[in-house]
Amino acid sequence: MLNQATLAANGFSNPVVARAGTSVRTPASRALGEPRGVLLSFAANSQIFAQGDPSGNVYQVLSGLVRVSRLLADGRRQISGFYLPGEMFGLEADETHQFSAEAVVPSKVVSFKLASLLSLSDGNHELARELWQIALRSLTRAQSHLMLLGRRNALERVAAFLLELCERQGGGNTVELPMSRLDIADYLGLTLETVSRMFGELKDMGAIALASARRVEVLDHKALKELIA
Amino acid sequence: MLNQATLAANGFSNPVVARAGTSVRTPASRALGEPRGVLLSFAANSQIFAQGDPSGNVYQVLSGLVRVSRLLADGRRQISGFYLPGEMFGLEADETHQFSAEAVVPSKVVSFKLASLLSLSDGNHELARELWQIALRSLTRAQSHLMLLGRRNALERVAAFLLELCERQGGGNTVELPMSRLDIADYLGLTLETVSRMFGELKDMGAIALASARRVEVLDHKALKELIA
DNA sequence: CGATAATTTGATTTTTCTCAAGACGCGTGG
DNA sequence: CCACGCGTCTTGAGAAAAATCAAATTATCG
Repeated sequence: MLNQATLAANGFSNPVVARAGTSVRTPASRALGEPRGVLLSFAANSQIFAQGDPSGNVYQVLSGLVRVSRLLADGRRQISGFYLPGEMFGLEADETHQFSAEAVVPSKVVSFKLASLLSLSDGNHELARELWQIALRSLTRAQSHLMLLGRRNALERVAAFLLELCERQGGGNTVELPMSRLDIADYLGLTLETVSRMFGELKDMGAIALASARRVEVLDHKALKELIA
Repeated sequence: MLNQATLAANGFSNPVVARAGTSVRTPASRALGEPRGVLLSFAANSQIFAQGDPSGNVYQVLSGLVRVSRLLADGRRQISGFYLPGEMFGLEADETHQFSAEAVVPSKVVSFKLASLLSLSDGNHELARELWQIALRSLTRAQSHLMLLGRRNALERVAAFLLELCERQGGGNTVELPMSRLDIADYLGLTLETVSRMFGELKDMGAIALASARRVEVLDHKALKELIA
């Protein structure tokens, strides 16, 4: 559960009441920036919320990278999403979280109480519209993830993953991978070995080059796109 | 595209302006029943909307069964969901549908213009809350589907599918399968042969019996649940 | 610089798909 | 009412994809 005690136990700075949105320029933050949020800092691999924690907050990443995942009884893990600066996560229907969220690398996050946002949105069309967009974006993302897992082979999954990340990082030719091969594997429903082999295959095809294991140069954007056509 | 012409071409009765919700008793319909919706009837396998159609409506199933799916370029199909009477579908973020919807069996559906519902919800807290719930339920559903596809083997997927359907049909021991093995396969990211084999395996385990190919008796609910624990 | 974790690569096994054939069920027309 | 035809489902055998097990290599962090 996310509270002062767990934060202190993990050696984090205490949460600070802050106006969110001043340092972020996403469409979401413009509307959400008005209400007060709580600024939180997390070390790499530390927990933001756990399965079973009471839900009711939505979060915006300020810096770093967040992964949202669910653990099965036997230890298998499914990552439902990675969240980059500016992106929102944590919205769930249930009263308790069905997923957990962790910082992949040291990260800063603003937390908003959903109930407050919803009641504020009564007299604030812009905020209401923004909340609706957050929900719809979450839905869209879950659904494109579905399309990836259902009927795609390993090479297509990795290609789609790279393209998606490339897009979300601004569309340049260099893609940073702050997450491990295991994280990628658990997002794509593959093993880390298979992910590694598919990176190798894309390299052999001339579609990408690996500047390092965590930095990909997209050499042939079109080839990647054709894989997921 | 859904319009009078296509409806006529398919030999359906013309849409009729109707008050929805009078014949349906789901929580959703109570709030949504107030605005006017359009009642539509569809023959088995006929299209409700297509990929690329303008989106902007949300639908509630009155009778029958609807499947929402997406076709890949090479013909592979991913079904993103099945919708039973009382359930809502069709909510998408984009201006055009990324998915298509078809009636699996002869079905009746009420269509609501989302923009109308959203503007009505300005002065109607109950409707606003209900729309929010619809979005959250769609999200929840996409996410539990994700959990199924990412890290589950074939037997677990089929078991989870049966349990989910059982639940949604009221929780009795008899589960009706209005959809084909191919439909189930395309929902679970498997082939129809594998689905058939997994039904056989569940039968051999004594977890289910097949009254017919389209009617399953759940003999050992607990065994199924343990598979997806 | 050394220890440890992450990644790559290889060999083998398991799972699922593919291709093929047969059985079953259901509706239609004789 | 029954026989036929067609679509659906089941079952089998072999092929392909990905997982698993194992080892070597490369990065990373004190």
